[in-house]
Amino acid sequence: MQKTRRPLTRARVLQAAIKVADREGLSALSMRRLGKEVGVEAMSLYHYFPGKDGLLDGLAEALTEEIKAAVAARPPDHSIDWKTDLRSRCLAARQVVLRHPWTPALFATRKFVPGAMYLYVEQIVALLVGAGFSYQIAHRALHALGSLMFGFAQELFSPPASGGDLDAAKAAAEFACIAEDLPHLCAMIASEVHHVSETKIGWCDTQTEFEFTLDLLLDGLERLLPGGSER
Amino acid sequence: MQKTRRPLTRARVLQAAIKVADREGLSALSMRRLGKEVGVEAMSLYHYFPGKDGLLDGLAEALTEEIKAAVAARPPDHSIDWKTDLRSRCLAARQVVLRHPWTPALFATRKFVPGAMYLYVEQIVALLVGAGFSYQIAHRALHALGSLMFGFAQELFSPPASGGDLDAAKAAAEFACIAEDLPHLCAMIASEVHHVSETKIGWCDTQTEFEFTLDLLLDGLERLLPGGSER
DNA sequence: ACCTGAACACCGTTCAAGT
DNA sequence: ACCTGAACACCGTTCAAGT
Repeated sequence: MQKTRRPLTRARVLQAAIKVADREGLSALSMRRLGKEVGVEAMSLYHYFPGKDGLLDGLAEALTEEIKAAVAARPPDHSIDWKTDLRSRCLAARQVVLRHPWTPALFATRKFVPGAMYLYVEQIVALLVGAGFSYQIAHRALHALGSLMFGFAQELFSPPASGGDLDAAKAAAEFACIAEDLPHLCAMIASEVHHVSETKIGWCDTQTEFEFTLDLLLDGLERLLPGGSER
Repeated sequence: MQKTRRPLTRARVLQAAIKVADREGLSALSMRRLGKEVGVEAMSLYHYFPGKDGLLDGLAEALTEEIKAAVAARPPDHSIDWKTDLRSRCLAARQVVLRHPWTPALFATRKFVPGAMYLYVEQIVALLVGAGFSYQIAHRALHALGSLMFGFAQELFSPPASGGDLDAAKAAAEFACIAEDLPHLCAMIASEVHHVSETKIGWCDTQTEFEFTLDLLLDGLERLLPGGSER
């Protein structure tokens, strides 16, 4: 069944996994099925991934890379404004998701955001603050667009369900900053952590972000009302 | 292990399934585990559900019912405007999702929208058209809010991936109309089917809805720019 | 280092059998 | 009608063994 006899690679396994998921659905993607796809016993895959869950994490990572590549592959146009730029980024990302319809289901099962997402998001934060947005609005914009693109609910910095507190957020922030060069993202996190500790919000962290997106939508709808505020 | 010895019921099994998913995660919810929870062998569950997939469909249905109930349980206030009404509906629905964090993952794996969702959505359409919105905007508002609430991407009327054409949409429309009393939803579908056949959009149906939501968010963000259009 | 085969515990599902 | 037990094909994962 081996289509190509070049040596097995983490990346090659992930590409095969994408192929299987595209053709037969995410639920058909088993270690044994994937092993067959790359011409190897299922147990051999454990040399490249710590387990099925690790493989799925890698798959989410690969998906994110593909999205990043698709966004970077757009015809460069430095004359466009932030809005059309961000718009075309989202549309390009969506094309990738449409190619792999199981993306939302995969992302929904992952506990953590793929590492490559930080690099992807860095560009968007840079774009937003470059356009004049505050870090706080940039943060909320990220959530608003993230929920549309991938349906997450998932927090970027701090374990979502397992009671991620401020310390965890700080730790994640430091990690992100030393791991790669993410200047804008890093500055945004620092600003937000500071802001949060100041105002001491009692409620869930994501509640604020949720309401922000909700109000963005509701206000936008209101403007479309026949007697609404035209401008 | 049977906690209560009243006769087994579809509803009781579903409640037990919710409990298991809440405590141990959706991935821990197996037929055998669920059987143990209700004090029965796994095979007995096949008398109430056509299979695991059918059980998960039932689970999505039960979740939708819980959301509908939570929305209906809000303190009634007929003096409030459409916007605060819709807002509180969304917040109430979100509370249910927060109680069951596995909801997005479950919905992402379902092929069809739960039947109870139609009744839930009927109320929102009624609210929107009552406020003066056109059926078209109401339809798009549904998608915008739906993507925020549940992350779907999922089409309400027509199989999403399996090439759902206009006939399927019409069939679904008729089904929905005779099945329950959904006057507003029915009128909206009729209006949209007509509109679609008129303009003969060549691209994917959901693309329009996606871009609508995207622009709603981007326009809303633009308004938050320091030098933005205040009003 | 990379891969295998046998083994274990678990899974969804069938079917004939019980009451 | 409702539930069971044995059985089948499949799953993730271990471990000792091969090269």
